[in-house]
Parts: sequence; C-alpha cells; structure tokens
Amino acid sequence: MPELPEVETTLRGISPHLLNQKIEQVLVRHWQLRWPVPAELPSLLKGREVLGLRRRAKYLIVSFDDGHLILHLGMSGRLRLVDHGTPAQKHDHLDFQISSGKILRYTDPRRFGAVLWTEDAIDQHPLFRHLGPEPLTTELDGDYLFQRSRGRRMAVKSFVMDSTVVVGVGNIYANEALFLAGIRPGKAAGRITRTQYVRLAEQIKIVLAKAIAAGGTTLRDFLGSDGKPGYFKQELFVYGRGGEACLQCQALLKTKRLAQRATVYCANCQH
DNA sequence: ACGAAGCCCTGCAAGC
DNA sequence: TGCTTGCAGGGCTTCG
Repeated sequence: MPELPEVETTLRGISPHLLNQKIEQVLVRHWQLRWPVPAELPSLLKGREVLGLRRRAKYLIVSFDDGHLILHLGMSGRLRLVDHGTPAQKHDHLDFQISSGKILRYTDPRRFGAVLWTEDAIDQHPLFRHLGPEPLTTELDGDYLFQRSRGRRMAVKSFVMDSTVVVGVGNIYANEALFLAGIRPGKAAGRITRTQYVRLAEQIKIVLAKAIAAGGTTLRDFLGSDGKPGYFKQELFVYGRGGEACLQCQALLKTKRLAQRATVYCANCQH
C-alpha cells in the first residue's frame, strides 16, 4: 500500500533511469484502472523525451514538452524498471519502453491506481487544484492546522487525512502521528488545541521523513525483479497492533473504525 | 459548506 | 480441501 514515502521512494528510484530518455513505445495490456487509460496515450508518448519527474501528493508526474503523464499507485500499485524481454505477469498493466533498453512497468492488482495525460499546467488540473500543502514543507505547521480546523466537527484523524487540508497523510501515518502526538483520533478537529496541533504537525513530518529514509535504503531494488520498497514496519507503534500492548504504557491498544478506516490508539497515552 | 457513505478492485484470512 | 464471506484501503463522487 503505497503511501507518500513509498511514492517518494519510487520517484527517486526511477528518476535517474528516465530523465532525458525517450519513450520508444507504450504497451497497454489493461485499460481499465480507476479511470480508463487514455486511448491516445501510446501515440502521444511515442518518441517523446522525459524532461522532468516529480511528486505531488501521492501522484507521480512525468513531464514532456507538451504535457504531463500522471501516475497514481492506488493501494497496490508498483512501478519497476525491468529489462527488455522480461515476461509480463498477471497484473502488469502498462509497459513504457524507454530508449535505454529498459522498460518501466506499471503493476496494480487492485487497479485503484491511475495513468492519465494532461496538457494543462499541473496545478490547474482538476485532481490537483484543491490539494492542500505538502506535509514536508514549512507550509504545514501547527498554526496552519489550528486555523484550518476551527469549527470543524470531523474527527481529527479524518481531518489530517483530508487532502484539501494536507496531502500525503495516509491511514498508517495518521495513526502513528496521532499516537506520537498523544491525541485521540476520534476527537473533533475543532477541539484540538494549538499546542496539540504543533505536536501533531511535527510528528507527521518526523514519521514521513523516517519512512522515506527507510525506503531509501532499498532504492537499488527498483532495478531488480522483486522491487519491494523498504518498509519500516518495525517502527510502527499502533498501526496493525490493535489489542496488543502499548509500547509506551503496556495498556491494550483500542481499535475502532473512523470514516471506514481502521483506527488504533492507546486510551491511556492519547487524550 | 460540511460530513458521512458509496464505490472501484483483488488478494488474503478466517470460517464453515 | 474447497468453498464462501469479510475485510483491507486512496480518494474521488454522491448524497443528506
């Protein structure tokens, strides 16, 4: 389940292999992702040079002289570089054959991901227009969260997972950051104090930065066949640990569903 | 404007 | 063992 750190790790892994390379051919084996892959994508990309790559939220953006390829990995998506001739497996939906001889292969069993094309400026695209700030910039801080949350009755966990508030805080990291900040996930966003939001903003940054650093240790895998991103499961305090002992106080961690998402917290450490 | 629910999809685990 | 059922989840979309 690629969250922001995994997307960032993917970006860093594929960038050196794609930048300034030409797309020789695009092969689409399965067109039906979250939205259909644009029918004209292969002809649009053929022969075009990659001029830049970047990440916005959990989207990867590959830029060409007259447009941008937008990639989203959804829940189960993966991008890898494989050698030409590597047999495609069941869920290998797209191949981007590049001039170096490698293939950038898009895999996504659950097909929650997306592969789109736009000729608009990225910030004007409907998917990007309403996005909040990146979490790892100074735009996200306690004051910002405090201001944005006034009057909001939504649970604070749902609030920080709202991409119009701040992007890239998925379920795992929302759970972790709230634990580390000592805040109950179900508490109304508008009732969290400024001081608590300062802590929360800090912990969001720390948790994401640590995960990116962990992913970064296995960057070379992106050239291999198993391409799994480095995870940092061993550092998770609450996610996936419902019913187990809190690592700080030994109380049993509680589980509840908040906006359809598994939520785990320590009733003793989080208030 | 806000908040909650619905939906897309497959793999996996649990239950019978 | 082989089926069925339930759940997981990002995030856009729809509904109240």
